[in-house]
Amino acid sequence: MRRRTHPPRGPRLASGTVAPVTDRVDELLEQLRARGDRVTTARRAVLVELLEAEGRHLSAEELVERIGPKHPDIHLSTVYRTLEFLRLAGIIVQVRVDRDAAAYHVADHGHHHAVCATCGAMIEFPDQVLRSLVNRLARDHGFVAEPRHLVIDGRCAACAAADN
Amino acid sequence: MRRRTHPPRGPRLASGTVAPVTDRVDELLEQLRARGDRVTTARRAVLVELLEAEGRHLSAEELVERIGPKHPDIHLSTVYRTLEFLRLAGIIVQVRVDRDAAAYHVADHGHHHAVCATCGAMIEFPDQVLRSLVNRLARDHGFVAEPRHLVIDGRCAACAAADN
DNA sequence: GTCATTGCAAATGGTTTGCATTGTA
DNA sequence: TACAATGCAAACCATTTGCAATGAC
Repeated sequence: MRRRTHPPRGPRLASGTVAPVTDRVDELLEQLRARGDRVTTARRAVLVELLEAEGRHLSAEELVERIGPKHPDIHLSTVYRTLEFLRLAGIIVQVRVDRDAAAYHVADHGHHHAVCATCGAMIEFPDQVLRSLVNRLARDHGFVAEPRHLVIDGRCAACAAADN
Repeated sequence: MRRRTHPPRGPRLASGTVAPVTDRVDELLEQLRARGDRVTTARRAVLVELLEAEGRHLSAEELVERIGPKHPDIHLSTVYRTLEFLRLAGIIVQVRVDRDAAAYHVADHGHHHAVCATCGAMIEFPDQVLRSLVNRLARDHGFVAEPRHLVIDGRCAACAAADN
């Protein structure tokens, strides 16, 4: 609620690629240093993978798998601790669907998910779709909603059409 | 999605109490019989407790504790299976907050929760607060939202005031 | 009588924790 | 150097599952 930054994915380069993930990682790690937190191999590695996933959510397990080749010594429990740390630091967001393993993504752009109860499809929708809900909670209950990640269930267009 | 029933809590009696829980239980069990499903002691017991909790959500563990005195032989695993069965039947709704044990309540009145990230307070709000969100998902994505229970985080009025 | 449901015990699987060691500042 | 962060192994705990016994229709 103090963060007003809304950093774009990064400046586009001629090739159509974006500024190296490393830059963004360094930027985030700098935030940690500024807070007086330590910058470690594990923290950097986790951020690199999350950023390279480009919005795809990754679980702790998936992260160790991806980190493995580069840092075979980074343990699953460390990844869990790192994720919790980054979450508390407000740098990443945790996503829960059902009882599946929690997944994480960088907190850049607020977004939410609608999950199809029939086929499991997940569609993403932006923060602003929640605006009226947020306003109403504020008006009616004085509740200051800060939806970091919300999951709503129902049926995707295809399954709704298929009826059944 | 075929259920259009919106049974009131039960007819008010002169005393201000409502029709006995048993009536409501029988009504629900009748739904099962109609579907060709079996009515068992465990299913009745679980429904009785959920109805007697009057809206308070109960976990599987809490349910066995409450059922214990009357039916010491109803096992935790049976309660889990029963809850899953009733959920699929559309009779109860499962509620998840964080990694806590899942909790359940009868599917009577749709409602949702706003959870305070600071003090943990939960405020309840009715289905209709989600109307514009639901409409928008339908319009923009063809997604037919059927929010059975949604959890949104933020700060309750008190904690928001305390700022910090 | 038949087949779903249950009791029980054991397995699962994601996540957490205790502790000695390592690495950052 | 000092103290936070990590590796590892073991613990946790809600939930699930296999199987034989039981109960509903």
